[in-house]
Amino acid sequence: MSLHRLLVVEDDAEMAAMLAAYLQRQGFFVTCADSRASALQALQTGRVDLILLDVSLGDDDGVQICAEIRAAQEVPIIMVSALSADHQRMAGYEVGADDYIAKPFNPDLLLARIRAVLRRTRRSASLIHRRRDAICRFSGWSYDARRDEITAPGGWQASLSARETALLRVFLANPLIPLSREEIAAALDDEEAAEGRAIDMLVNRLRQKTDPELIRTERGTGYVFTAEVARDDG
Amino acid sequence: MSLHRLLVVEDDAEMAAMLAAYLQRQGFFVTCADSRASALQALQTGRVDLILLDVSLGDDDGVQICAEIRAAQEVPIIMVSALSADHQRMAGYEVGADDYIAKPFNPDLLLARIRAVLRRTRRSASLIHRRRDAICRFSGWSYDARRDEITAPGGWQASLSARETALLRVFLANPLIPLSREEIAAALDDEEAAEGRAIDMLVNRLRQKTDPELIRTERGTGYVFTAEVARDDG
DNA sequence: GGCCCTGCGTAACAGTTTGTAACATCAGGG
DNA sequence: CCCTGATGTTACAAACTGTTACGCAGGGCC
Repeated sequence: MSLHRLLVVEDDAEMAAMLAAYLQRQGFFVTCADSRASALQALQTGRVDLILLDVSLGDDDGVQICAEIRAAQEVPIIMVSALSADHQRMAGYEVGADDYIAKPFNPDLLLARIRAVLRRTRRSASLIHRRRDAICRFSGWSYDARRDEITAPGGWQASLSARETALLRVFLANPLIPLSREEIAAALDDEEAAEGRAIDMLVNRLRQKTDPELIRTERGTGYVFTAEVARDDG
Repeated sequence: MSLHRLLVVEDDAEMAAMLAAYLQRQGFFVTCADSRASALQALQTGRVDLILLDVSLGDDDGVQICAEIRAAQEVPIIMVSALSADHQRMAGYEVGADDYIAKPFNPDLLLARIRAVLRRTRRSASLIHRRRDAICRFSGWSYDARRDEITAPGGWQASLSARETALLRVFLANPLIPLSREEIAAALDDEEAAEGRAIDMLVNRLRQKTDPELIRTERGTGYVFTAEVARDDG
């Protein structure tokens, strides 16, 4: 069992200290943050396997932070709230939290939930997009994120345009998963692109520069990157 | 938004009926089982996206069933219990349940949890499926789920359309079992397809691309995949 | 067998979706 | 100002898939 890193986002200092102490005793590596800003910084700085996110964070709204993090990363999140009103729980789920727990909670229950979420996500852990990933390999090809270079099986170097690169990254982050044009556009930060056939053309051009087989069409649905992706961390 | 199939495993008939009615109104396709045996049968017969599993099932033990199912399949499971004692919750988690909810529960909360679990599992679902049966062999043919390629006895490669592939997968998952058009349509996640003769045409086209003998017609009933299927987990 | 009815195979067709070439637009650099 | 490359738009061909129509096959009934 590897060491898991938890990020506790909690503005009540005493609560945070208690939690951190308890979780450290249980064998986790715990980082604390007391605001949206410090939470985001912690996420940028180091690896985090799971976030315990307090719903009420003074000025900042936990639900919103949850959505924000989810939009950018795949880190699992457990929401913690002092209010057990159901609509709050709902809000947490809608926004993409992996689980929810109400204060005051039984420490053992918290532990069980953390482990359950970690176990659930571990399976797909290799697919989780990591900031650090420098080189991705997929079916003979490799992509170096640092140099922004793609290398064909034969050693050829193809040069991708900015948008093609962005698209490739989206696919690399979601291998084997069907992506709709809307999802791709959203991932490219360009919702409009889903309107016309810009995505089609993008995919088409990426196909031509790589391997046409790499991206399969799911008629009426979207596209799938058909290769498994292996990552070399820097 | 695709239709999700739920399997409700609950021995209290009244409770089961209520749940089924409620969940059907919410747009789920609900199957019920009242014992370990019927639950396992339901899992064998048709596709199930998520199981609501009662912890106390008369003679059968829900926790044990949960473990049993988990050992064999990747179906997500939500445990339901009348006792909210924490150690029960723990038992559920240890055994591999994806979530836990205590009776009596707020229907909306149940719904939120179902959706949360489905959303969580959706992404990795296709991947897991591909993993599980990477290559199937049947009467000289072989189908590689990863590459989505079908190979004829002679070594020829036939290319199937997306829908034909989906149909083939349904048959591969149910060899030697007569399937009605409704069942096929349901398995294809497209209930409407059972209305007209779309399924007929699908079967027809799959027959033409493979071996006409592979799929036998059961007049007035449906179709049977006539070959045994061997799997190489990849 | 002859008849009829129903269900099925299949060809032809139509609507929709996607591939792709050609063109339009736009920004940046000389 | 033009050239160049990147990117979106358009137009048309090709592929996919459901619908319709027609004919055949199976089975009950006389």
